[in-house]
Amino acid sequence: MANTVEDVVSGALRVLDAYGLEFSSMRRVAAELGVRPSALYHHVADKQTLLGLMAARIVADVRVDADLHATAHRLRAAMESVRDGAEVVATASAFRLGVSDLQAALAERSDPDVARTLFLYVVGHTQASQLHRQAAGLGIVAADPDLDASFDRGLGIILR
Amino acid sequence: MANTVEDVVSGALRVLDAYGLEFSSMRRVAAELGVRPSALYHHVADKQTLLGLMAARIVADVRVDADLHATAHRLRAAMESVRDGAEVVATASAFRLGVSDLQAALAERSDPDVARTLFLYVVGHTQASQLHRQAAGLGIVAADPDLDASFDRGLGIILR
DNA sequence: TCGGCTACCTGAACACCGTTCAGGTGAACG
DNA sequence: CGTTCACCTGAACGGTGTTCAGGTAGCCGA
Repeated sequence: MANTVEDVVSGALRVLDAYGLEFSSMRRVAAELGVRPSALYHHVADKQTLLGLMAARIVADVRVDADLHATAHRLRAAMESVRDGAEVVATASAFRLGVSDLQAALAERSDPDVARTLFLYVVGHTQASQLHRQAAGLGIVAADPDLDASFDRGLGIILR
Repeated sequence: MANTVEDVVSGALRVLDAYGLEFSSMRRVAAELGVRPSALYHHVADKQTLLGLMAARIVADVRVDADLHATAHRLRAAMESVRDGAEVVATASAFRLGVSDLQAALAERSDPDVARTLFLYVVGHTQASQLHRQAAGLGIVAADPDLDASFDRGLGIILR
């Protein structure tokens, strides 16, 4: 009992890791916390807000510095560390939730156009990678051993 | 009566334009066609498949040629011509549905890494633009008059 | 002309979903 | 000791995607 917003976000991230985004429902998050679904709405306005908080937590420890190449790799690693992490960040950033600090920090360290292009690329590529690996795990499609290298090459194209 | 798969896709695209992706349900598509929801499953395996077919239709007439800059603009225009079009294409392409032909054509005309980077960028930027405009229309955020120009600048960064 | 096949559809149900709201309960605090 | 407030319950509302047995109309071969 006596959960806080942070507990709710933690629980939601555990559910995400266990079930994937598609099957992450408010009801499951509530069950994970040992609480009725309606209790969640004491901490969070709606599911979208919760997703924003989850995205913020996922990228919270990503250090942004002048080395954009390394920064991009750190962002990717952070999203890869959680199941469907990139999809959560993509959805949330589309709604301008959770990741605006990171985007602002990127825009400060470089040309804003480069920052925007880079961010879209890193999130998009990571999302595609995660989905591809998931599909490969189910035997729907052949595994692609080139994903990591191709990420780096795309980075080179943008940061030349 | 006597609908075909093409009719279903057309109806779904009409619903999409009228209600947006968030409120495009199978039940609404069925209503649009004057049919019970279960009838849709005679034409389409599930909602995800339908989304893939919608994405395919959205990008069907995009000509891919050696001029990657112009091709990117055509792809963007095609997605912009339907409400939430980029989001539909992004979702479908994540599931490897509907747009693989276009991606293959792109990879043929250029370095595959450039093709992949370019595709991720065009879809990602267009999706962000559409969502931003939608949010601006609701007064949630200020309109950004620089969207079109910023798209072009990002293109320049990738295609240099 | 008849029988059967098939494409398309209905009606009803199942098991979920996000969200709201009135009300309860316990601990902290003046 | 009384009150406030954070946290929670229980029940409901109006949706959702999907399945399945069964029906009906038209084409096609015999």
